[in-house]
Amino acid sequence: MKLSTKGRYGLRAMIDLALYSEEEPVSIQSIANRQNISESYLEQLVRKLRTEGLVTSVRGAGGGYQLAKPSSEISVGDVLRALEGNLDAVSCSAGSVQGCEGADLCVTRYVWERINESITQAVDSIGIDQLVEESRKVREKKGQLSAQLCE
Amino acid sequence: MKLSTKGRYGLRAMIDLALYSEEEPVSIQSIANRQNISESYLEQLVRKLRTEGLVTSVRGAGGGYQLAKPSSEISVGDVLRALEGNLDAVSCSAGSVQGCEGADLCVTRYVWERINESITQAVDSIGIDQLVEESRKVREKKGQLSAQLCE
DNA sequence: GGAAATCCGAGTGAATTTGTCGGATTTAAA
DNA sequence: TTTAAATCCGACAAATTCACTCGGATTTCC
Repeated sequence: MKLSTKGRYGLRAMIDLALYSEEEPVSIQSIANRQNISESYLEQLVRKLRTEGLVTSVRGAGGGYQLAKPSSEISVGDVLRALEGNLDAVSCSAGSVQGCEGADLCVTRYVWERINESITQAVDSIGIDQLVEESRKVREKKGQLSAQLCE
Repeated sequence: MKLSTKGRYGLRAMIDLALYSEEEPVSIQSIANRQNISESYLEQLVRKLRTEGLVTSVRGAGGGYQLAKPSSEISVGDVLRALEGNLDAVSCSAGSVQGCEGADLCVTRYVWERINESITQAVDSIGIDQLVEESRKVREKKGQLSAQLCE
């Protein structure tokens, strides 16, 4: 029932991009340094974010990544789903009866649906822009160059 | 980000107990048969439920398990936490700074806290008694001996 | 005494996670 | 035109977790 490092690192990378890629693309290396994440692993994740349409890339020297959309149009849910797949804690609530006989007789299903809904609601209601804003506030208060992004 | 079979099977077992253990203890075998779960695996899980104080056991022939409290006093969250451990999707939100430097500078933490809260709220607001009730309704409507508990 | 049950811990195969690595390709700049 | 910086891509590998299984000890009813 844990969110893996994929989602956690990925979200940090997205916030980092929102903060630094406005003018010009940001390289994996610089994200990895700022966020203290393994370069080669992070590259994998950002690649995925690209194929999922959340970031765009510029190849070659001086290249890197940028957000594909304004940060207000990207939710935490978008990022987590891109990297973790379906966020459903239990996925028998899907329409089709796959493997779940007597689905309409199933009682626990009610529980999973409620859990899934509440997770969805939580992650989809937070935009990357909100986190960037939060990060700026913290930065001011602490008078530091950048807010720490941990876990 | 999935709930494992531990939590899923465990919840089914608890509902089963609520339905059948009122008069006398119910054996692992009979739960396993009704719920179509491996006997030896289920035994492990129920053992855990016992050490966590959710069920009581009666040893020896004719023995088995019973709920330790009225089903209205046991929440889905109690059961899942007993078997899965902490349900937090990300557990850096714990008070102590364990491994999470600059915790007060951490922005993503805000996200994890909201996710965790909404999961907690969801699972703690559903009691086993509600599921039993639901199960009885289904049973009536379908005119069957027992409601299917799947996933 | 024997059968039915809980107890207990160790082991195991498969899947998933969390990376690493080597190299191909693209591009800007020297 | 060479070189260096970067994205691309897929394969591999160690470590961990999952989902069980198993053998046996103990307890209790008949």
